[in-house]
Amino acid sequence: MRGSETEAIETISIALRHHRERAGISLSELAKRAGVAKSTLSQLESGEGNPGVETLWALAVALDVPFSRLVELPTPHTRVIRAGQAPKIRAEHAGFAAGLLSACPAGASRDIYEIALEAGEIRRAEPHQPGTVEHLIVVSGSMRGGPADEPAELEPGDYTTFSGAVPHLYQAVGGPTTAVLLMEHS
Amino acid sequence: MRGSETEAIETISIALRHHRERAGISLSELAKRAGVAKSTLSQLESGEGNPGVETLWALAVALDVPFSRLVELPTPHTRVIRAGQAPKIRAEHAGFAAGLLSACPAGASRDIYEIALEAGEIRRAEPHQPGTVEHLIVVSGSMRGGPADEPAELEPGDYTTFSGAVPHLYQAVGGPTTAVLLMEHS
DNA sequence: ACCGACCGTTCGTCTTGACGAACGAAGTTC
DNA sequence: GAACTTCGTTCGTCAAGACGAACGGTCGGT
Repeated sequence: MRGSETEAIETISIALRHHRERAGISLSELAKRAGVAKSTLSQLESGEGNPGVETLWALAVALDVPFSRLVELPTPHTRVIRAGQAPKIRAEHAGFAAGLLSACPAGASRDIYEIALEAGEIRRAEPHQPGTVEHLIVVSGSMRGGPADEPAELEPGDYTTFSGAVPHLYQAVGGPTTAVLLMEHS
Repeated sequence: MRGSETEAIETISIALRHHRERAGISLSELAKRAGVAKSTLSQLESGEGNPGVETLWALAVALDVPFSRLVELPTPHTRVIRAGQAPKIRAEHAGFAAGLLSACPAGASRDIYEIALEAGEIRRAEPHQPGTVEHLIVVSGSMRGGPADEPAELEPGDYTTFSGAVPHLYQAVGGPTTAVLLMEHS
């Protein structure tokens, strides 16, 4: 959440509506569960006001989501960042550079894997549950990875992220390949 | 942040004091930078009140931390897994192998970075806030990484995890080095 | 048809969040 | 010494956050 103050309440209103609809309950029902006035929730979902943390906290608990999910928005689709092309997040000090590939608010569980593919090998994966996101970083060799209908071509140090909820694949191109795979479930 | 309402403001007061002290600025200076009254900040740092998101947002911006860092509290220790030595979590299919490096339940936020070090470069990092854990996977070159008093020697594909709440370092050994860094805050 | 339950929005009221001013303490400069 | 700046805390004031009540609309049951 690095936008203007107007965007703060806007983000909150979007998140509230989203999570409430996902839970399949009415505005009145959520307000009742959270112990918050209907008029207050109506206002917040309309993108008005400046709620206190206690109000937001009560709503997060009633929606069974981490607090930060109400104040920060997730970002879901296929993306590729080439080796060395990530946005620099620190002043580039001589000899040291760090680039941000991806950030994620609290709430998702995740597993880190190392994977290895022999020359020419192709591995197809079934769709995982909705909300699964994969982050792939190539360590050595060339490969294709991502959604089965449109995998990205990747070299060492390249990064891609894509929804794990669709058929996807990992394929060695040329010789053997190794990569780091981060799987996230929210 | 899954505690009671009392803990909400308590969490915020702890986080505010911590980040402000890390930034090395006074309460009056932070209040000025954030455009917030000194008395308001004094109250929040004392664990009193129910701040609006606009106030917290302004403070997060002034402290240059993500909003969620002010409302969620952050676990710790060093581990190294060599390339190819991670426990296999799937039946090893001919030509494809995947090993689990690390798993984490829901609750932590995280950032993925690519980092690059020139030959011989050493980068020292100050301790991050308590609860920060770092996961480092070497992509190319050799390096040392981890707690400053005991960094691990790492080759391509090697993995290490350590607490980011202590002084730590990343150092290229021999030639240039690249790695993937996952920083986690719970 | 009427009634009750539920919906989301609008309105008036009260409490508290956030403001600026004042305060005493500490440090620096002349 | 006095004057100034900065510190964090306390205090009085005002506006907005959050409350409950009222409203018009929709739906289902009798």
